[in-house]
Amino acid sequence: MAVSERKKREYDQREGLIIDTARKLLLDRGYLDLNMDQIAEVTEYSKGTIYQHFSCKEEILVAMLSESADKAGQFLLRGSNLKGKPRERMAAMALGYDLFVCLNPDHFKAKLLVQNESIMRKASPTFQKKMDASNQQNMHLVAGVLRDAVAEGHVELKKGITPEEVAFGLWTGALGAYVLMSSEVNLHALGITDPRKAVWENMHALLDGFGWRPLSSELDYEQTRIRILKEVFPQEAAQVGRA
Amino acid sequence: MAVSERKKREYDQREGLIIDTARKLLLDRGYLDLNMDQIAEVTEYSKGTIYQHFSCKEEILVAMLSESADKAGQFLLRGSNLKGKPRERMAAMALGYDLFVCLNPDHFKAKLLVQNESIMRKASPTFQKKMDASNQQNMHLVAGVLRDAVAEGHVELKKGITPEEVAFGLWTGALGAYVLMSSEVNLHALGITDPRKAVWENMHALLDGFGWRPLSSELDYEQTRIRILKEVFPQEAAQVGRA
DNA sequence: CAAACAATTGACGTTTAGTCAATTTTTTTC
DNA sequence: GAAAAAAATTGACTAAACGTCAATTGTTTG
Repeated sequence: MAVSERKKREYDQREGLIIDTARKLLLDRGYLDLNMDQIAEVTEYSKGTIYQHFSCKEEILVAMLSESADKAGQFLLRGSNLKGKPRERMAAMALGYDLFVCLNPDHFKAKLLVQNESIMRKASPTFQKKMDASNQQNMHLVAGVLRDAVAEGHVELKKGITPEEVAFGLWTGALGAYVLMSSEVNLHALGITDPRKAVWENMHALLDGFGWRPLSSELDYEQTRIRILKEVFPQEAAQVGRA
Repeated sequence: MAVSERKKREYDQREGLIIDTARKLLLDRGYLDLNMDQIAEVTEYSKGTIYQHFSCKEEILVAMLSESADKAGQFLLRGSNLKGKPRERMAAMALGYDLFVCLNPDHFKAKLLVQNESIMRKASPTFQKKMDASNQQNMHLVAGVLRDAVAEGHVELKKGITPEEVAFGLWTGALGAYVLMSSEVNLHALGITDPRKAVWENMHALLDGFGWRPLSSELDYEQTRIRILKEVFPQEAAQVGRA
């Protein structure tokens, strides 16, 4: 059945086109002006065909986010493969995520919307499960590096604290920061001139606080940062013009 | 002009009614099912009158958030007035904010939406300025307690790190956590059984990481927590059933 | 009390999500 | 290869909701 295989490919390709178009329109016009007629017009398919792929507007958003969440996972994975101490690998994951966000400005725009339960609930359970699985995978990846550190004796977690809870702390710190950066909050007026740098510093303070060695007083993580960009994300760093 | 004063009072009162109604509908039905006709019906005013107060649906959301943001500021302020060391006062602010979020479940629902630039931009600049001012005030409050700590010699900030950046770290950690808690993410499946506790622990790790004394190894902050609830938020703690 | 002014209303125009009968295209059958 | 069956595509249509504004109701003033 080579024919039906081709059909399937064409179908998937069109789904990608719809998502990409929606992504572009979301960035250009914003959520409130994102509408199905326009998506239909730009993709040059009829509205009915769009609805063949997605049951509602919100489902396109969720699919968009699901796609970019997978991409984000790739950046985390690449970071975790840095040659070095677990804490350096963790730093590489954070830096990778930062690069991902820079390269995919739509990601947080969609995330803010889909985080809203009323929008998320309208999408099909299939997509919801996908998102959950994606979160779980990333959590597992981060907690895994931490477990490596514990195994190698670089850090002892206080009684009652799990690797997942530490991962949660890293997650929430990054999430909150990128939420603020992708929204209309005037960080500059609040005295935050370089939020990316602040996120990096705060992550290291958090890890120092857990006693994860080498502490930032024992290792120059600025050197690590440069090494990460060079060894793991050379192309992406160039793309966003990072030293 | 006693008459016009009364008029003004009635007008303000109605504005409050509209906001409260919208808040209730947002919690009950969610954003997508929140509509102006229903707000008009429930408040028993006509749609035209609602539009006398707010230029669009999104402006009601922003007003809702602005109101609860002020309330949140009160909790922070009360926390900052705890008798004790600066770091304890900081902990009291965090705990106060946590209680506020528990008591105002609509706050983060609205915040997630208003954080979206397309929704925020539709509201009038007046409200946008209000939100900025509110954020600035809170940032100032948090940074102020940190400055006290620096003045009293409890912490030395590394060169190049400002109190605002540390405040930013506390802010983003809390923001990200409450975003996740107020959304559909299944934290339990991710191994986070008590997110509030995790937020508390992570905050202390962050402050430990900055070297803010007394470190959590030097002082039993669980005792501080109990004291804060007793001395600063006795009523609120009882309301949410916190020990 | 009447005229001017202000506040309130809800019917109406417009936009857009989502549906579905009609049409076109593709596949199967003989 | 033609005809019939199945599948895919379309866009006119319905319903819902936003936001407007002319008409109406209520209030103040001279």
